[in-house]
Amino acid sequence: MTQPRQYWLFKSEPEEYSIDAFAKDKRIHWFGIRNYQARNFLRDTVRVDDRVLFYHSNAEPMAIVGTAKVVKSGYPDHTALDPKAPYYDPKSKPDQPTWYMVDIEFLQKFPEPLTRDQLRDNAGTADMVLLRKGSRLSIQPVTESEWQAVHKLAGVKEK
DNA sequence: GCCAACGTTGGC
DNA sequence: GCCAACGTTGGC
Repeated sequence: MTQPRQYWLFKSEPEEYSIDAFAKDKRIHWFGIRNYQARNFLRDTVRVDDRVLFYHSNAEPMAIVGTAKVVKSGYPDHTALDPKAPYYDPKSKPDQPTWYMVDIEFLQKFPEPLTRDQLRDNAGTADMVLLRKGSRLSIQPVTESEWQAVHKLAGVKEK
């Protein structure tokens, strides 16, 4: 029995990690998530072959800039266990890790960033979690129709 | 740079 | 277990 594919939006500050860096790296660990709700998604819900919208936050422009696919589901985020790592968390223990990460692979960079204004002005994307007031979650669920609408807006094919 | 929204911490 | 104080996120 195959599970239906799920869709997500991952936020990244481009000064930290941009779509261009991702396009070069191709396959990366999505680490450093230190929020319990986002952690729960990474640990329990995100699965291999799920699709991801890559979003630039705190940036000019703030926009969905490309896509990725999940290639490894949740496993312990070892950067929480390394005292020298910036994401070190002394509460996380090797035998009982607090934080999780997934691996993702680059799919495509959109020809133009999809800005919040564009997403708001489009019926198919106006209700995205991303656009809700006070929405700070860095791992957000996206519906299949939103995923499709984003590609239509970007003028690209789904991968 | 401001600040609203939200999450976490810690005193009680 | 409550909740005030504090810290962070992230849009504007």
